[in-house]
Formats: sequence, structure tokens, C-alpha cells
Amino acid sequence: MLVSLVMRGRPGASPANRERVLQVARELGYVPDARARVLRQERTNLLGVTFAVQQPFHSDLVEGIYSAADTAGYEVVLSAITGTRAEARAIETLLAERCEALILLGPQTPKRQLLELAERLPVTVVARGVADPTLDVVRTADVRGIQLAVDHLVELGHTRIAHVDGGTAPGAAQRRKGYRDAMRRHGLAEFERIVHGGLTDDDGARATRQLLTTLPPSTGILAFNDRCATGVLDALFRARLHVPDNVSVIGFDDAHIAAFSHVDLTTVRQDAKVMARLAVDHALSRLDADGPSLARETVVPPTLVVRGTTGPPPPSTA
Amino acid sequence: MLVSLVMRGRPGASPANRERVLQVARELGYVPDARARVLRQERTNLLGVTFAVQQPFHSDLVEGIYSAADTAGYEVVLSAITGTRAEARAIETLLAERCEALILLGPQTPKRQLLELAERLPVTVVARGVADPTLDVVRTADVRGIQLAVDHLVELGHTRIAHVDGGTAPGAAQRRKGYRDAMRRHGLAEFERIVHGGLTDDDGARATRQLLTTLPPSTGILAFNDRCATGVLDALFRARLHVPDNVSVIGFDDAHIAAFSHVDLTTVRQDAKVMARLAVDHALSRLDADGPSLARETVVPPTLVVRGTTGPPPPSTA
DNA sequence: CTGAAAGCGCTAACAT
DNA sequence: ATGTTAGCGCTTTCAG
Repeated sequence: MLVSLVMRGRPGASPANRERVLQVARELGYVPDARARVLRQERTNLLGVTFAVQQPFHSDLVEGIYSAADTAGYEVVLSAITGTRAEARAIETLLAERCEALILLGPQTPKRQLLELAERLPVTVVARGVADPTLDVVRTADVRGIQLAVDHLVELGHTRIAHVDGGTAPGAAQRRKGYRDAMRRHGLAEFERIVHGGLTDDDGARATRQLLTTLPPSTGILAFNDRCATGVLDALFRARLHVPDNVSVIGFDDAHIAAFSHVDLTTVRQDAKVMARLAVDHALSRLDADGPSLARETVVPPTLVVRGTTGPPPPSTA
Repeated sequence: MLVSLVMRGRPGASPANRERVLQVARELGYVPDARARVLRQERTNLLGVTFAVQQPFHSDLVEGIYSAADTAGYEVVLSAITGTRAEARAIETLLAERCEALILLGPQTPKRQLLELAERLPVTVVARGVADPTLDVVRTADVRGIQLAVDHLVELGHTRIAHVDGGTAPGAAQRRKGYRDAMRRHGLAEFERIVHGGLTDDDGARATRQLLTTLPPSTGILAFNDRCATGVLDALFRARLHVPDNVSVIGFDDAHIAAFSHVDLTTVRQDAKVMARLAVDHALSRLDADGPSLARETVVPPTLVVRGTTGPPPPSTA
């Protein structure tokens, strides 16, 4: 009926009637049922997003995605990944909600399953490289980012540069590769040292404790991400090592925490705002019938943000 | 048809047929349409949650809510509040989704509107005190928490204790009150000093810069929350003041960041896990027809976590 | 244990 | 500019 027209703000109702409908709707506290609407319509106008609720960088991305989706006239459906809620379940929920496209932030799902998913609907993977033309990828140039970090330390005079890696996390393989490439390029292959870390500060602390058990000590540590880096800082602090006088530390992300003065972390910055907008652009370009106009993979250049955790190596090892 | 029975795991289908249906469903990649199901059913089994995507403490709560809702057989619908997406809109979305009950994390919505909302469906407010029996509240004993913090500083010998408040944020009024009460109880009314702060580190830094312009300097600062406290630490650091030798700082929440060694913040701990479970319990008890068995307001006791940002005041002012 | 019919709240298409 | 009809995908109710 005409109520439908009015509630959607479409033309085709007289101003008088329109006002009357809105008035009654207010009195009754009537809100249109989003599910019934979606059920009836051909398009749902829904963009599904999976994210890890405890990852600050994901928060930045989510914020940007809301903003970009809003501009494009799409609704965002969030599906969180938590300790008790697996990624598979988060994705399942979004499918059941009939989202038109999916944006997965740092997905841990095996590639094979991602490809299966991409056969069903447009999938945009953010912050993880998946080499396949059937799905879209928006990621930071991880290799380049790590190179920037290594270059910075080498310029300061470091040679014993270690990498606390991200294990099986998205992007971890690329960053390991970037580390190895950069070390070799500088003729420092003999000093290569990769310790198994992870995404959390606990992982970073654990890895650092392990790193400290062997001699000679590293004078520079590249952590997988900022959170991991805070764990590295923690372990160094407890081991009575001063940063940056004894050891320099570099993170990755430039999450909010990196900028705090008592962390004051030198880090490789990923631009969440740009990545979020690109992810939405990718997803929507697949939906618009005229086919994808963007490249299947967009690689965003990172930048090095130099703060207080990096400096020249201690004289004894310089 | 029987497909419906099978997909919901209900009894009433022969094992052979059940397996056949599941097999075909897998092949087709069939996922039941959540919206159609909800539309048909009397109950939606949906729990709506609004949260600020950039608030780490909210992340902790969301994680706990997912877990508790899961146990109770409810689905969680997240609605984020971001810089570009107002709380009113977040709530609107949840109503349109036909959630059975709402859990609002630290809502900024005026009390009047919250009460209007509570007339329509059960509303549980978390981390904000709203004195009204028509809605449920789960909050930390803010006054008690601040008292713990003041007591701690007084025991260490401080007298010039300032409070960087949360402005109009949820809980800010209670914490101001707790501060004033505690100061008076200790006979320190003359040293009362409240500076307008806020929720973010920028707010904390700004307030601290203001605090430092007047003499005599405070030797202890209670920040509204941990994030605000990091801003306080930042401003002190830039002013060449050492923590805790020159100034002691206490936060509130015990968010993840507080525990990082390079922050190592003494803080008042709110138990997110317990609060999340209570919030879900409250919401569900209102839904179960036999009326609410829990008290309308549940106040969770906070605890003081002493870390490295508090110590005795400098001798000159002791 | 399996099938058929009705209807949840909405909107697209058509008729007035 | 307004009213009518049908059907989205599912579940509930009732028959076989």
C-alpha cells in the first residue's frame, strides 16, 4: 500500500497523506521489518563483514567499511570472530542472512574453502594475499613494508636483525619472505633469524624470551604486528634490556596503541581507511553487472613511521 | 516439508532420508534463509547489541555476550557505533531486525529515549547507571572503584590528587562523585581538583596539559578510563615528568592495553566476562514469561590492580 | 513418517 | 495518487 511508499521515501503519495502516515507510524512506534523487506526484494543491499573483535586494526577497517558502504547505499552486517565463535560460523551466518557480497578481514580459512565461497558470491579478502582471480584482495604490500623496516635498521647500523613472525596468520608468509629478501639484499643472510611468534602480545613475549636464550643477541627485532611488538617490548623490559639503547623494535599496522607515548613504537603503517574504501569498492564492482573495473588485487603501499623504539645499535656490536 | 525438519535437526525424519537431504544440501551449497525463518516464527531468538567499535572494553563485553548468548540458544546481532554512524541509527537497525531484547554497551542516548525504548522491548544497559525500574542495568560500582584508587594513593602518601573526568560519558558522573566522596572522607577536600577529560587518549592528554599549567602540581591523577590514562601518561612524558617518581597515574577498566609493560598501568578492573554474562541473563529473564527473577540493577564490584604507574609522591610534596 | 496448504510483513507489478 | 494481487522462503498446522 501507500504506507510502503511513504516509509521508503519514494514519490507517489500526496504530502498530506505522507505526513499522516508518518504521524501514525511515530505514534505506534512502527519500524518496517527489515527481514520481510529483504525477503521480498530481489537485492538485499547487504554487505557481510567478518572481523576479529579483539583486533584493533580490524576495528579501524570496520569503521571505514561502514562509512564507505553508507555512501554507496549498502547496509553492513557484522559477524564477529571470537574465542568461542569460529570463522566458519561467522561466514555461515552471513550467508544465511543473504548478504550480496562478503568482506573478510584477515581470514584464516583455508584457500580451498575461500574459493568455494567465491563461487557462490563475490568475496573480498582484506589483509591477506590469496592468489586467485575468482576473489578480490585488498592488502598492504607486506614485503615492501618489511623491507622499509629492515632498511631503516640497516641504515642505523644494525646487522643482527631478527624477525618474530606471525606463524600461520594472514600475511605472515609474505612478511617472512620480505624479511629474508631484505636481509639478503643487504648481504646479511648469515644474520637471518626467524622466531615463531603470533598475533598477540603473549606470542611476542614468548618469542622474545626464546630469542634471548641464544647468543649473540639481536640488536633489532621486527615484530609481526604492533600487538606482538608490545609483547616483545614487555619481554625486553623484564629482561632489563633498554629500548632502543640495547635493542630496537619495529611493529606493523600502526594501530592506535603504537602511537601511545609509553609505547611510542616505530612501525610500518597500513592505511586502514584506504583499505576499507577499496574493499567496499571491490565488492560493489563485482555486484554491478558491468563486471569488475578494478584489478582483482589491490596492493596498498605501506609507510614507515619512525618513533622512539629504534635507534643505533649498542657500540659493542655495531 | 521434511527438508525443514532435517535442516533444523528436529526429529520426525527417517535416518536414510535425513542423510539424503543433507547430502543434497551440501552439493547445492544450500543454507537456510535466516530472514525467511525469522519472518515466519513467532520468536526471532535475536539479541541486539550496540557497541562502540573503537572501545576495547566493549570488545571484551561483546566477546562475553556471544559466548553467553550461544549457551542460551540465542543469536547475537551486532550494531556498531562509529564516527559516522550514530547510536540512534544503530538502535533503529536492531529494531528493524526484530531483536527480542537489546543490550546497549555504554549508551549515550538520553534517559528519556531509553525509557521509551524500554516500553517496546526489554533493554539492558551495561556500564551506565540509569535509575529506573523499567530497564535493566549491569554496571560496575564506579563510586567504589574510584574510592579504591583514592585510598591507594592516600596510603602511598599523596594528598594532591586530581581527577581527569569523562565529561558526559556513561559512568562519568558516578566517578566524579566517588572522587569527591573519597577525598572528603580522607579530609582532603581542599585538594579536590577535577579537570574535564573524556574517553580518548587525546582527551586525557589535553586535560593533563591543562592540569600542568597551574601550581602546585598534582602528584596523583585518576583518569576516567585506561585509554584516557594513556593520554595522561603521554602528556606527562612529553612534559618530562616521570611516572611514578613525579606523578602517579591510575586508570579504569583494566583493558588489554593497561597490562602492556610499557604502559603497565595501575587501574581499577571491571570484570567484562561477568558483566557480559549478567547482561545476557538480565535480557533473557525479561523475555521468559515468568517475569524477571534478577534484580533490576546488578552492580559488579571492581578491584584495584596495582602495577607500575603508582608510587609514593616526590619528597618535596610528601 | 511424509505431503499439502496457509501465512509471516513486505514490495513489485498491475489496475483503478 | 491510491488500491489490489501475488509471492519472496520458510515454518506451523493439519491430512494422509
